Amino acid sequence: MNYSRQREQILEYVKSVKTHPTAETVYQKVREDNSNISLGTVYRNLDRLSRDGYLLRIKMANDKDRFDGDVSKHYHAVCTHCNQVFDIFTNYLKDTDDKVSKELNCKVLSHDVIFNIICPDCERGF
Amino acid sequence: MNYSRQREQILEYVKSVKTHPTAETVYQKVREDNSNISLGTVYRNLDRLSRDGYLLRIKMANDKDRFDGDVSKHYHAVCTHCNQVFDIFTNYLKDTDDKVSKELNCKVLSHDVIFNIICPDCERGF
DNA sequence: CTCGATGCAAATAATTTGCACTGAT
DNA sequence: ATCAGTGCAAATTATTTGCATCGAG
Repeated sequence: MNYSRQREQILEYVKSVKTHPTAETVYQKVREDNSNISLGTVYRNLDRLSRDGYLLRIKMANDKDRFDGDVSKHYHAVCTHCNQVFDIFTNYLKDTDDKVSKELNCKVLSHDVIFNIICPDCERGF
Repeated sequence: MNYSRQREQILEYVKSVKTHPTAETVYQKVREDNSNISLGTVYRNLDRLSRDGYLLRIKMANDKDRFDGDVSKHYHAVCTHCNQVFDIFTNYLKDTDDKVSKELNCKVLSHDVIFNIICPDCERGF
């Protein structure tokens, strides 16, 4: 994989925040430093970086994809009101993949968990 | 909500299968009995029925949405090779929502779990 | 009769892709 | 020099929506 300034900037930005930005947000932010970058390049690199394990792609139920610079095993919580995404580090399920593997008699690669929440800010707003 | 033949047929079909069909598949199947039905109507009704709790909408990571006539609490496994969806009834997490609620100090509505698997058929094919 | 539901087609929106050009090695 | 990566714009694709008409209550 050849070096590219665009890819470096994209990876650096996503790794630097805990906000789980969308591709569009990454585009806007990187553009502040590199006004030439195109949205297509952002999409291409986010896709590549997440498939190569440098980032996590979070597929949202009713919203655009989000990206997470923290590739350690953890879950996510999504506010059903404002769509903000939070990290959940506790209670990671260890032996569950094995149990499911036995139940279905097949290979289990991984699992994802999403908690649907009302975040404190939105709770207050109601 | 007014009665409609289309909605009845859609609900009946999804409830009758364990295949977690896509909107397109539902459209094709219902069309065998009712050749007038339109794809828009299928989308409108699947959306309505799932928001009203008669069906489950499963948002897929890299594929179109699927629908599930079984609205009881359970998880799903998806074959990363053929995209087939399986039900997982064991190991439903009970007190996890409470734990997360305490961790984030917020209201937790529900959670979804998806297991990424290689199904037996695809395993054999490799 | 009234308004919710439909069929059809056009619109939407996120993401992907073709292509000519630029830049890394 | 070669070919991976880019910018741009057009294409793709699932889903949604506007509107005239139809059908349930």
